[in-house]
Amino acid sequence: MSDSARINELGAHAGASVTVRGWVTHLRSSGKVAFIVLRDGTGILQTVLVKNQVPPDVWERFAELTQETCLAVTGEVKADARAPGGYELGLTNVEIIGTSPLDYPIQPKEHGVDFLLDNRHFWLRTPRQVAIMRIRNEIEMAIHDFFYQRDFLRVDTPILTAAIGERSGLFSTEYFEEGNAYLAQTGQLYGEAAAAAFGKIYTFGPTFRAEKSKTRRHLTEFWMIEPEVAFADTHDNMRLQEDFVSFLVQRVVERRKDELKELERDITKLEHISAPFPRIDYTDAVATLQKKGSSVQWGDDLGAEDEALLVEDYDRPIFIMNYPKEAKAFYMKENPDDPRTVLCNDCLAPEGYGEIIGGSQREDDYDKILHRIREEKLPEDAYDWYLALRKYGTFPHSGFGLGLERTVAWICGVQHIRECIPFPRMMHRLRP
RNA sequence: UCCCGAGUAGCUCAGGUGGUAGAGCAGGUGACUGUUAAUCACCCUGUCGGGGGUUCGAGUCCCUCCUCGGGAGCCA
Repeated sequence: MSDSARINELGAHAGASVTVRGWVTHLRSSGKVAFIVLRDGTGILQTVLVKNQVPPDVWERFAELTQETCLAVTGEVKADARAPGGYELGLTNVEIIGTSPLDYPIQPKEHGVDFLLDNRHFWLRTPRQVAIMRIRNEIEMAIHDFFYQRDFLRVDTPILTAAIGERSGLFSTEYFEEGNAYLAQTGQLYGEAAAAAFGKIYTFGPTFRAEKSKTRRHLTEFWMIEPEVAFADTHDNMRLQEDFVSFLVQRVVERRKDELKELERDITKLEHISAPFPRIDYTDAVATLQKKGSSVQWGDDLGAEDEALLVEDYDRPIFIMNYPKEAKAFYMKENPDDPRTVLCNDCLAPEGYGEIIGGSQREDDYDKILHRIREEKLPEDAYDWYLALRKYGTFPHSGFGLGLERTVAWICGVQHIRECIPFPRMMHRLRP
């Protein structure tokens, strides 16, 4: 009787007979020796079938195999330098669990992006995608660890909301007698309410933006992590951000070396990511950009090109802080040192990955935030409960939102965030 | 929404100046006792994105629509 094992555990079974279940990725034969390469989500295993060492019916089963046939194979685990992973299986039995027709779409070769996205349900089986998803999972677990260690409470905020949040596009759906409900673009406003109840909180959930964006940095559905901290000012906020981002990067570098190697990520660019991150005031950034030949004027929001010009001088993420209030959301606190600006910051990742965090100290003055809501012509009645937070025991507080897929893309060094979520939702893609 | 680029075999692509479509991979058959996206021989594969136009003749030139990619804006 053989024990069963997953491929990455086989080293512990050297010399023993083991059963492995997985799917065929490659088949090779040279007459009387055949190789079946399997994957099981933990690794790749080469198995060897020798004609005169197995019963005829087992040998003949090789001819029935196709790519992605699901198998249970049994054999002796042997260390062999010629096998990927260092171990191979000398087969004594091959059992077919599920057959696979010849027209399986993903081949061991280059494919185009559109084709791969149409076949995302199969694309996920490939080694590169497995590596990305394991790193995504590592980052998700590290996020929870980081906040748990700091005694933050995780708060789950609603996905169906009344019109509230950011200015950009909303997805709507009918909601009984209440008119339209909108898919949440942010959990922040609920996070602020929770910060007054629990002190330090974070949200971790999906958010939705009906923006007609077609770039490598945008999804219509993405996951966002939004801490909110009572009694934290904008400087506390940035310190939390740089500690947080550094923690995530170092966790992946420590625990996911194999996956980073699979992705051919240059680890030296990650190893030195640590606090503090450079802080650049918006006003200074504009001056720097003008010196570099940009046409930005004070008051403009910074474009993608401007951001790239600023990041290129640094080997770690940078903060751009205190933007003009016209360029930013209504809930950001006015800067007492320069009332044209607000106490906010973006965090830009290096190597061209751009904005991964937007954060701010929140406006805690009732009259000022009401004034801003009216200035922006936002639906005042939808914000009644949010305004009430400033009426009953208002408190200084700050928070930020980190885009999970953008962070995964940067740490993995992949070009497009569509590879950083299992089933991406984009402007023209709703399936699979 | 705007600006570029692309759409040819199941997949990845090549097809100067218009003359009736081709390569690799995949697939099929066979050979091979250590292969690594195995190798070798032979075989199969097409609504050239849709529609319209110019022409004796259009994958190729013109118009139009659709789809995809990249970027901008917006943002995380």
